[in-house]
Amino acid sequence: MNLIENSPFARKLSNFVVLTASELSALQNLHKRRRIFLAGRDLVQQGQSDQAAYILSEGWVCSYKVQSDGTRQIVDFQIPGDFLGLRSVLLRASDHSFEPITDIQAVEVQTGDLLETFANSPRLATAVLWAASRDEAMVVEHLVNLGRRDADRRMAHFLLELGARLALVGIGSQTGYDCPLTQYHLADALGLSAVHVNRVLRQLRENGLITFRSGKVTFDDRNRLVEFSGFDPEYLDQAGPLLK
Amino acid sequence: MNLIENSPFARKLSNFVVLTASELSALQNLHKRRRIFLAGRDLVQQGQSDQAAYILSEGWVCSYKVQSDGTRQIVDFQIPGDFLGLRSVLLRASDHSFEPITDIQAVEVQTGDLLETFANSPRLATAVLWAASRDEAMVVEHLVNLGRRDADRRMAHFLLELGARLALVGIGSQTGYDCPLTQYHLADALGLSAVHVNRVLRQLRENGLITFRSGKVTFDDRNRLVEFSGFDPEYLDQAGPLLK
DNA sequence: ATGCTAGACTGATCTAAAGCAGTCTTGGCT
DNA sequence: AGCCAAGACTGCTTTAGATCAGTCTAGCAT
Repeated sequence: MNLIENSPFARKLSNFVVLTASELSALQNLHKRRRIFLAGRDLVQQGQSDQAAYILSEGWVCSYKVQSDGTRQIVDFQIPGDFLGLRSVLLRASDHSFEPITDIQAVEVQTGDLLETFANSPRLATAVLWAASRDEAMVVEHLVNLGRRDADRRMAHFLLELGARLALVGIGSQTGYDCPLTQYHLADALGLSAVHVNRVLRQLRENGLITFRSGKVTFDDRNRLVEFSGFDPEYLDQAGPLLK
Repeated sequence: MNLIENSPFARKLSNFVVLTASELSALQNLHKRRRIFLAGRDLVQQGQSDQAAYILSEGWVCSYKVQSDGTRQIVDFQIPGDFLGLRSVLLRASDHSFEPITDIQAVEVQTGDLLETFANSPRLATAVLWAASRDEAMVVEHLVNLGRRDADRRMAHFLLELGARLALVGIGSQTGYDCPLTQYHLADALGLSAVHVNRVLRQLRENGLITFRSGKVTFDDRNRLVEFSGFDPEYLDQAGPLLK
């Protein structure tokens, strides 16, 4: 059996709200249309409108914008438990594209169902808003990362953040995690060239800070890494559920 | 007399919703506590909690994050009509600081009053959400700016965006606008050194694209500037109010 | 078994932007 | 009138990271 309270989405919301039985069943109700998408085939194209939203239940996705000159900037990665296109459903045509990095499994959510769930369970609505606000805080942190950190620190900070996010939904451990990203993904997210990403990873590895090899990220010296990158998880952490 | 419908805030919301008389008076009701802040004295410090939110009615503000090494990254500028700290009021302790760039005039909004207004006028709530989502789209665009554009294009793009934003609240014109930012502000926002900002501005000026001098930004050749920077206002524009 | 491809990896060269160490200009202060 | 401080501006040197032009390796498809 596949209990809803073990889903990454419920796990994530539990960081903000202690979910009651009826809230869990409201969540269950949203999980009607399971869908599968293949790695590399974009879910949503930049500029498209009338989108559905998705809750990612398995696999990794990235959201990105392409420029006219062909370069792309990855804005964020989505991991299990994350919403895809929440804003574009509620408010406006999507202004970026989503690419599944692995094959993924996602639940399609109709705007109407979502609004109904929110109306019946304001606590759930609050929790989702909280999660959305955390995502926004993350984008801001990426901005700082791009604007004010050199390549090594940028990479270190990014990999630490990813670890912290995965931990929130119960994936990975203190010592590391599995990570399907290629060096090209890292380059597009961190504003570097793929070549330089490779060199940066080597340096971090040689300095005994962190190892990223064949799909596994290992923190070789977590404390020194945190210190080095100036990683402050304050913007991610919730000391515990705020709504009991 | 000082009609509420001429306030930058109302003007901005009008881009999303045609405001009825009762909505205007609801807005009027929010404008109880006018406050003044002096340039350079931070409104809200990073990490502080229990904040009020403000609607900026006059002057410019920037929101920024400081890192442990002292460098700062300006995340966004707020101009008249913008909300300050909406998220921090609704959801969490503020994760960045606000610095008035000029002396400013702002209206303090209590969380309770805001929620009440939203409850009584869902269309206003929608309009505010829309505005918030536009702000988020802007942060994303800044991310692309930092990650994937060189200094010249970055500057050009930024100054064009600012012009478009000011136009939305009825400040400035097609040919340019008044701008109180120093080259240090530009540097902190664009992830450059102040020295380099100076050189970039000179180049843009010498190439006949844009002139920023003694507090005035002038588009010398707007078309070429748009072309050069790859500025696509799609993420800012609303073709007209969506809710009639 | 032999290509073919995606991704990891490397050394050499080039360039955008930083950093340093100033000067020049303007406006406010006493 | 003279001083001071902010901010604008400049030339010179250094450096982080891009770009070019590859090689190497581990799957896969035929």
